[in-house]
Amino acid sequence: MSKVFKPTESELEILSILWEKENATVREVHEVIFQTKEVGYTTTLKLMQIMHEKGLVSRNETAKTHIYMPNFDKEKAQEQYIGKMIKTLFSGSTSQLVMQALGKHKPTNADLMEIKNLIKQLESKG
Amino acid sequence: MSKVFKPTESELEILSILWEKENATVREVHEVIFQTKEVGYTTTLKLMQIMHEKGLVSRNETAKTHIYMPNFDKEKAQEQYIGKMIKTLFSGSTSQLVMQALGKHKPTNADLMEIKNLIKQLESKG
DNA sequence: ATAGTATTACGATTAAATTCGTAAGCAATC
DNA sequence: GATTGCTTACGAATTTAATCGTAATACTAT
Repeated sequence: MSKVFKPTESELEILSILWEKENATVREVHEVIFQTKEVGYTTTLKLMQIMHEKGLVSRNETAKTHIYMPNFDKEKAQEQYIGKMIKTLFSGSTSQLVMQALGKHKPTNADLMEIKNLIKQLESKG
Repeated sequence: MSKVFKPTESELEILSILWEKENATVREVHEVIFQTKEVGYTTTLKLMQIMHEKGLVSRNETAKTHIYMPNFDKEKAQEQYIGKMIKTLFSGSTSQLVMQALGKHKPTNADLMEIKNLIKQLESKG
């Protein structure tokens, strides 16, 4: 029944840092956030504590300085956000999303190659 | 300098209905929302009034029953949300987003055709 | 051990989003 | 012209998110 996963803006930002780093302390997370946003250390701390209460992250408390790690797959989040986006912004059309993405954010040639291969696979299965 | 466009969840839902219908009354919007969310009429009304104050929508007030229309392009929103998503959920990789979208939400064969054509275009320009 | 530093915990405040009740206006109908 | 029904306007309450100050605790190095 896979719990609905609905992090806030700030929570998503923190999660994306944790996904990137696999795991991290509050300080490490805060340092990344602080580069783009002048916010106090305790704010980041509090957010991560709340995320822990909510079950969004788990943490290793053996050392004084806790180590946090994400409790959900990045893939799960990706899937959910893409689904929602297709629904509310692309009238339910996946291809519209893909076209818009490719049009506005052009990938490298190698990437295009990969995408072409995936399409071939999908076609052969169709 | 194109104003930053950051509707809330509810506002985005309303906008997507307005984009779909071109324009609509509060009642019409509310009826769509009500199908999935048991919320009072005045709640929807208030939200749309606030959106009007913010300039997210405009409205024709000549008749007693106002007619609302979106004040921003759907495309603008699409671009912005895609960009943000690529950044926070796909480590900046457009092709990852595209692959995930195609993999999980398979488009029709006609859609695949369209996408292939777009890729050809991009390659020839490369 | 003492001083200095970094960490967590916790509470409180602020800010923003959401929700709804009530009143007032207008139009149609009885 | 009273009643009913739908509309907007407005204010207020509630909920949720974000921010930060302060205190307690542990660690480090003198």
